[in-house]
Amino acid sequence: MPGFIGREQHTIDDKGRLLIPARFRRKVLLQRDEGGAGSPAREQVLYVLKADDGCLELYEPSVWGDKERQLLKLSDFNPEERLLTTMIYARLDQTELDRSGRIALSREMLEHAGIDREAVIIGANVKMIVWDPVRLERLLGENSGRFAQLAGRYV
Amino acid sequence: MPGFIGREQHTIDDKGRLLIPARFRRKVLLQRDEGGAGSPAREQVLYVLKADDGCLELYEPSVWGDKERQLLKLSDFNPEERLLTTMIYARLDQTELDRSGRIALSREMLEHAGIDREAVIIGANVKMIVWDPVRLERLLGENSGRFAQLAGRYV
DNA sequence: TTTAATGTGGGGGAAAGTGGGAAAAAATGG
DNA sequence: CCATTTTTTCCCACTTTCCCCCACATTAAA
Repeated sequence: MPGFIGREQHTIDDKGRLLIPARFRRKVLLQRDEGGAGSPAREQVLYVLKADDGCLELYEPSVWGDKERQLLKLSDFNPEERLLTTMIYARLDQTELDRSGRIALSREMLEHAGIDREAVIIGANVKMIVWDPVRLERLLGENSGRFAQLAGRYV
Repeated sequence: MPGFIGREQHTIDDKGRLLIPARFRRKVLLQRDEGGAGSPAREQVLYVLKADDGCLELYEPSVWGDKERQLLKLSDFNPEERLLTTMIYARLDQTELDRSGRIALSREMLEHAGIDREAVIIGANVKMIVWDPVRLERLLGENSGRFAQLAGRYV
């Protein structure tokens, strides 16, 4: 359980690189290398998923692995289940942290989240969510009145 | 159950550091480290939450953990539940006490609470709440007339 | 009065965040 | 299959922020 908590805002440079905050970085486990003979390379991997509400989700491998296990149970031949599988993998990508702790986000991912130059990273315990600052502010502003009601109902 | 009780006022320095009163500090449990190889570091952690009424709430890990468990039950795909999750984590931060028993509050958190240089910390048993002294006084003043009615209804 | 514990402030080293040059790899076109 | 262009990624350099540590003032305890 990673336990990503906190909110930060960082710039995305011309190459589309997004810095993962140091405190989150420490919780991204090292991926075991694939038994390659000469490669002792262990990499920090993150899974990137386009979410419905217009943000991006970043999953640490062990957490995404749990979801993956669910997906593998789905039938290849049941049309509904097959469609769901396609939809999810079509929205999914995999990245590695570079030596400075950044990940490269594709143009497509950035467009999905409406991210230009600035991005807000929010720790949501088991995953990180990435928002365009303006879009997030709009979402929170438009729904601020519902917070008490929702919190009361669910928590 | 931490059992924070009492009211104190302290200054916040230029670096945004707020002293947790010694009597509360003793009730903030040590967090177990996360099995990191070289780090035997145990830290005193507090969770900071922007509250709706314009103050900050400080939670001791075991208490916040209970809330967290509720949040983990919420669906990733139900729009309402997802929105609530986003709203809460967008308001949440995590801090550690330094050797002097202080926590660093981000500029954003301080702005939310309208805190400049002075802060009132009130023990509310299971959590601490942090107010700008003026704002707190105004709230209490404006609503002093309602006290008897409210107390009568609920206590 | 002495001693310890608490609250407040700040210097300085280390780490984090940001940007860009250049080599390496991949994609594209003949 | 090679040549050219584009993209990726490794690396270094700079700036800013953070945090460890110490110093001191003040209060409480012995």
